[in-house]
Amino acid sequence: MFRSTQGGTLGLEDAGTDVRLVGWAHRRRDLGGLIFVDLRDRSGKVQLSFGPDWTPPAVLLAARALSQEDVIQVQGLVEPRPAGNVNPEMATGQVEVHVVALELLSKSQTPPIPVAVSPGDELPAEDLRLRYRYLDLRREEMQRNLALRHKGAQVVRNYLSEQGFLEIETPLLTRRTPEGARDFLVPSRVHPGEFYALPQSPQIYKQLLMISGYDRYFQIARCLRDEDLRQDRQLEFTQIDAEMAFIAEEDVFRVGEGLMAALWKAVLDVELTLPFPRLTFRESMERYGTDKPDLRFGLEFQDLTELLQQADFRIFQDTTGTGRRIRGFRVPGGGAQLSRKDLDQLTEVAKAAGAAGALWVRRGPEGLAGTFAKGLDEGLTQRFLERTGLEVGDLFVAVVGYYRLAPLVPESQGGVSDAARLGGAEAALDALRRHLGDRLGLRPASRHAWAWITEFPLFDWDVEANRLVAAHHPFTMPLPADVPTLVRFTESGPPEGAAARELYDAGLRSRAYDAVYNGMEMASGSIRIHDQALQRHIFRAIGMSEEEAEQKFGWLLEAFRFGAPPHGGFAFGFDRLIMLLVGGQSLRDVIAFPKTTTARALFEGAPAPVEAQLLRDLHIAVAAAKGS
RNA sequence: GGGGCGGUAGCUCAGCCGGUUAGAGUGCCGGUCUGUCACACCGGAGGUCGCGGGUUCAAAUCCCGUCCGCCCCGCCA
Repeated sequence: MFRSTQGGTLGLEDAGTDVRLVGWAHRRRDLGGLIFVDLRDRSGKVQLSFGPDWTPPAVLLAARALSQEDVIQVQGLVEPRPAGNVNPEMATGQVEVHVVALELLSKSQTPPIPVAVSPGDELPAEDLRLRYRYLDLRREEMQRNLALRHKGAQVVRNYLSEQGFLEIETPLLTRRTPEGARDFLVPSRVHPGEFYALPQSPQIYKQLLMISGYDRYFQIARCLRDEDLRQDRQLEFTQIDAEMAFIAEEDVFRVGEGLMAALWKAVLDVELTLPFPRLTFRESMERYGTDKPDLRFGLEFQDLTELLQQADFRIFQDTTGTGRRIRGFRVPGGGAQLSRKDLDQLTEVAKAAGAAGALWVRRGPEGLAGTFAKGLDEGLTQRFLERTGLEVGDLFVAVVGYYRLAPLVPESQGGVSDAARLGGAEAALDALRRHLGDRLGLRPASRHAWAWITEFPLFDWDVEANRLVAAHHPFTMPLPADVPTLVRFTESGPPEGAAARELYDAGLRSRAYDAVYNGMEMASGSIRIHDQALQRHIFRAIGMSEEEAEQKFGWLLEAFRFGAPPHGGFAFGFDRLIMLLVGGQSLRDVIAFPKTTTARALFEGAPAPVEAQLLRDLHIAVAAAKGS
């Protein structure tokens, strides 16, 4: 037996027991006569105490020669620390182990990056942390993160299992799905010139499982997308993927929010309020200017176009007949709390988000002051105050521009191009809202504002290709109320040119939804189409011929002909959830072996060139390799 | 594909409007020390200033290129 117990678990109740421990020498404090060594294992740290009264001379010598990260085995007596020498900072600080025997199991060179870092110390550069990942992962913070990740996975498995879900694995080597992200390809040796693709998600398989009658499926699934990386994006990431049959949105939401509540309870001991609020996409865009609103605070938007067009203020007047809108929000107390410098900064924030600027007024004891205050006469000021509820000390911030869901004004009648209109002024107003939320301390980490955003648009308009595309994916069920419109446009084949555009402008809604937490998208999903006739209309709408649909999705479409149940599901970003739960900033801190922002693995050195013979076996010729 | 920031001792950083021998903290090595816990104190070693080229009497410092890392835009149904 290497050890009788784990050092990090020791406490006063173990005093007097003889223990054998193994672990890493964390820090050594050599006082001459006495030597203290902190022994670290996964359970934590405990102080080893070497002294001439209880430690044999040879062992004292050996202890003196220990250096950091040596792997050792010790035997000794757990003793309460002498009065005045208790360390309250340490979980095991009441006790220490009086060592009588020491064995060096494995000597360590001086580590290139420190494992024993103190709070407040700068961590080594990230490339070094990744290059020596096995050392970085020894740090208590990383061990805590990965342990918490494990716990999260356990909660997910337990909760969904209790809800009747079966965990079923799906292939990693699969067929490329057109559309969506770039695929990772794997060449087939057996079939020259043909390729597998690594899955972007188990989407197709989970639908097949529904057709197969596994009416509640889940998987903690690895997903792979060959896109550029970000702080919150890795090439391979993990989703909690689930799908249910014979359900509607509310069933999916109940499972999803129940799962999150279980996670938050188990990990943070926080009781989430259920059910999560539901907000349609339209409501969310109108009230918060985004499809992922931070609902920890208000500052909801108001549309004041018609009112403010009457002001003697050029920017407002010029919106008449253009389709540009004047929207903004009241910031309670913002006028009193924000300095002139803060207010000037608002324009920078708006410009960074693509707007021409930000306009504001604040209400002081003597009335309104600010960028458009002079344009409001007495009567208009009165109506403005009534509409906005602006009180003394409050601020009102506005952005003028094209809002995505505003009534359309065609280009021929003074409106603007799609490029400008689809850009949306709500992005700027949203940026201002979040900026002011930060500035006024309205976004505390201790608040947990979840919501489901529903009725996402069924179609997007591809400005470059000038055509209609599926917003979520082409298997997303339209909202029943909008199906007649869809059918009308697609009865006699794909809508061409202007008709396609008209179909987009009709603003069809889908049964797709997202789960949003504190302004971050955490999950998305949809109710899928199980009716073949309806599916045909969707393909037509996005200009996909029956042959093309057959060629791209034939294997799935065929399955739908043999009795497909109504179904739908969700996928939560597992890495992101864990990142939030540990309070981290980077996905790399909750993934054991992540890639860098240039998609490299620094420890093992991937990607890397391979031998020419391997390429020949795979029927691959490299067109231009770097450095060759 | 584009933009920004960074790369100096094992690690974290200072030095950078050109000019003596490139510094600090920490780690490492040696020494003193019986209650430390980021032990303390004394001494010491440690540098391809990412790499390549250029300007200059002189380059860590200025210019060009390149590699690597981080952040952002594009991209990510």
